[in-house]
Amino acid sequence: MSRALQLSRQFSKRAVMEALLQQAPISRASIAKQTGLSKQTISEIVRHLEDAGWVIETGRTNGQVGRSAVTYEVVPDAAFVAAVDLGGTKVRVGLTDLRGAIVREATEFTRPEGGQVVVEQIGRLCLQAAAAAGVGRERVRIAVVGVPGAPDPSSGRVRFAPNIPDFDRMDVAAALEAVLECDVLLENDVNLAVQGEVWQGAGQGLDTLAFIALGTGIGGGLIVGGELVRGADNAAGELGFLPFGADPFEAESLRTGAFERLVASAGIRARYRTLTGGTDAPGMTVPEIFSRAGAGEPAATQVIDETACLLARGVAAIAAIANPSLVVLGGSIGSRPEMTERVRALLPGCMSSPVDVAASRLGPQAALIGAAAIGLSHLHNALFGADAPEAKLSLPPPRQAGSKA
Amino acid sequence: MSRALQLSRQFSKRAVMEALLQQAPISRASIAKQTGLSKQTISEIVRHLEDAGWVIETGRTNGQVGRSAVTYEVVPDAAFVAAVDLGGTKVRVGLTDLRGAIVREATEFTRPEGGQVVVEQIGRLCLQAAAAAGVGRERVRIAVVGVPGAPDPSSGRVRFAPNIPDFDRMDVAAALEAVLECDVLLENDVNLAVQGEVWQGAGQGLDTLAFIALGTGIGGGLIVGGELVRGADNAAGELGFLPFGADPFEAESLRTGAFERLVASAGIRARYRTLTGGTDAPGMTVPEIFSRAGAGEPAATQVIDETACLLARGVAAIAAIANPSLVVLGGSIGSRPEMTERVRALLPGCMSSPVDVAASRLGPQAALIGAAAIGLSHLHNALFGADAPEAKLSLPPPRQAGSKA
DNA sequence: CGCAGTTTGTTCGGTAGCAGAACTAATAGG
DNA sequence: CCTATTAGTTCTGCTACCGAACAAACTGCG
Repeated sequence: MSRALQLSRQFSKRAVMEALLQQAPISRASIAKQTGLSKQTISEIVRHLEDAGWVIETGRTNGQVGRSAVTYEVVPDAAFVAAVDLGGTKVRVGLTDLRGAIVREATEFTRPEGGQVVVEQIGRLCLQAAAAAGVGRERVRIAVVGVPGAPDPSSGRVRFAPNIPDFDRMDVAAALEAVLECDVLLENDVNLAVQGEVWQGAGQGLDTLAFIALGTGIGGGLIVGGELVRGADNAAGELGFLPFGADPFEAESLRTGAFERLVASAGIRARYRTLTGGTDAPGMTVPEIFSRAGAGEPAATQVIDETACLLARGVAAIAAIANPSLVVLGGSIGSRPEMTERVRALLPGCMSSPVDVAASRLGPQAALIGAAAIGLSHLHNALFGADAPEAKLSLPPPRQAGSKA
Repeated sequence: MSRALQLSRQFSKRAVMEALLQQAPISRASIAKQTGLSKQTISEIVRHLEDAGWVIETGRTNGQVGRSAVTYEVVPDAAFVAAVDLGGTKVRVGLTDLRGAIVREATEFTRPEGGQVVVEQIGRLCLQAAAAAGVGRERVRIAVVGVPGAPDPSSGRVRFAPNIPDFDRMDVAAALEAVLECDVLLENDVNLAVQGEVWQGAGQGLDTLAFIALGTGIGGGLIVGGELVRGADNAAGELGFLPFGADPFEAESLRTGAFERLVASAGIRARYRTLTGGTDAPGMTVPEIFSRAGAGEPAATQVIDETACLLARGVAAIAAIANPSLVVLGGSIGSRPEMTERVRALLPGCMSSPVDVAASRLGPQAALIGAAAIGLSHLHNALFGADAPEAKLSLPPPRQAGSKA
């Protein structure tokens, strides 16, 4: 209630910025038509934005009848978002401008020490990227960091992040803020991947969809009504614990979920081993099993088929509960075309009106792009959305490959 | 975007009404403190509301230091909501005042003819209730009707409503509007039940919870972030189609879901019949099986245990995907304490941090109360929320049993 | 009883953000 | 060059709000 304290100051600045972002160069008159605000108001707002350096005059229209119009655009490098995808093995950093174009990218192996060492690694990568792009650090206004775990916004810790030592015992958010000197948002990496797929990937424009990342483990992200579903303890999308596949009441299922034990890579390899007469030898990697299946080997094919069947049941479960308009399959295993096709083929066998299924289009970049999306949205809210608590920014149209300045 | 056309007229009227609703008699000064608006503004808004008849002076404070304050309250009978719960066998109607108190209630057997006959039955019940409560029909501003099916807001039809003939072939919403001469909102009955449980039942105040209605069939409702999850085709919560229990890839599972075939009443009875040496006799009703289990009969106990185990898996599936803070069990079977207890006992066996489980507290009234909740929220939005698209009304504290005038 | 202190409510003046009408400016096409 | 058309500005005015000053009403204490 007391959030109505500072009331609708500049209610429309956001709307103007949005129009400015989406219809690249646009005149004030057109903005007025689109937003429904009066020409007068738009002129005023645009003047303010221009004075503040967010917007700039970039040209004039001509060709049509009537007076030619001055067109404006958002100044793309007035502020930047640092998008970070922290994985167990690699850190990926992308510096994104106000339009969402990735201006600079960098990747490194994640420092195995974890904790403060990784925090400083991320800080260094971001600042280096900014420096290399000729961007002063004060223009990097927010950093969004995807982590393989469940960030707890109140303590700044990251729970369930076995791959990054100490992240569950320190205030990661605060540490990063200290290094980067800007706001930092932590988010689960799969959640970012969903956002990425919605913005520029396989789920463009949809507002209800699910994402399944199948690889070493299995994880999911769910978007409902354009909003990420986090759940009560930030544990939404823990698909590994779906109660089928292995026996969910086995003691082992409490540690590694019943579903995960069978569909994820360890399960696939184990099934192949048993099927081929299971020596206790190291066994086959999953890509090898896939290629053998491609070559027609019956055992490999059977294992892949079984996996697809399980995955289809996972998809069906999500569909029964949340009824998304699309399920995007990602991760090293899920995004393989063989897998997506099989799942798609199986679904009509267990759902009367099967969900749409698509392979991730952004692959390993999804989380990075999602981080940029969230960062941009937050940035616009902070800068132009004084009131209107959490308006969703409808982001600019995906413009592939920014000028790698 | 063009929704910003008529802009923030009376941005705060809603906030004032909300305060007025929740802290029963309240002075203007206190409203000012709570909302953060100035005393001056509050006085103005309250004057308007009073002139329009929504609010009335009801007393003065005294006892504290300082000038005594005039206190105001919402005029409870300035407008009414007709809440309707249409079931296959019974129609239940409740007339609710602005505070949410049920002023009048009525129940009848649903007319088996369906279609227009049922529409007129509902209309008659509502108008009779209003008349009996001494309320002119013009004060009934909105009707919320819970139906056993999936209402399609664009066509006004109700899909998947086998129990009400013709409802899938006519514009039910329009027909009801014609009879009642007020706005009509159709909503799935389970969805209403969830809302009811959130407002006054087992899920009070929670903003992420699931509801499972287990009886003749099985259905679910999911609330995430305070918002109902409808899904892409209004088919969220079709728990019957969860891909376990029976074989999901059987042809039969396309018609009646794999999960529903086993957990719902037909499945329970079938399992009991096979277990007791399955004659093809009519068999036992579910309540009878429950009472035999209560009496210690092994076969009945086993069947109930199995059902609970299945239900627990259903709960686990929802928890894995959406991670609600509570799962409410309802329906004639789900809300039995034996069932809730068993499920609660089983969950630690298949989830490392088990969800809370509770039996429905409102029972068959849940949908009616949920309808009232939605109606009130809509009403307040329509009356006092000129802008601010779909603000959620935080409803007044549950005040049990209104004066049955 | 009367005054201090405290709280309520009103009056008055002022501001931000917007609309709308009237007007000026620039352009294309004939 | 004139007309139709579109872009942008100026001016007036409204609504919803704030803040300060002030009036009104009450409690409690000396």
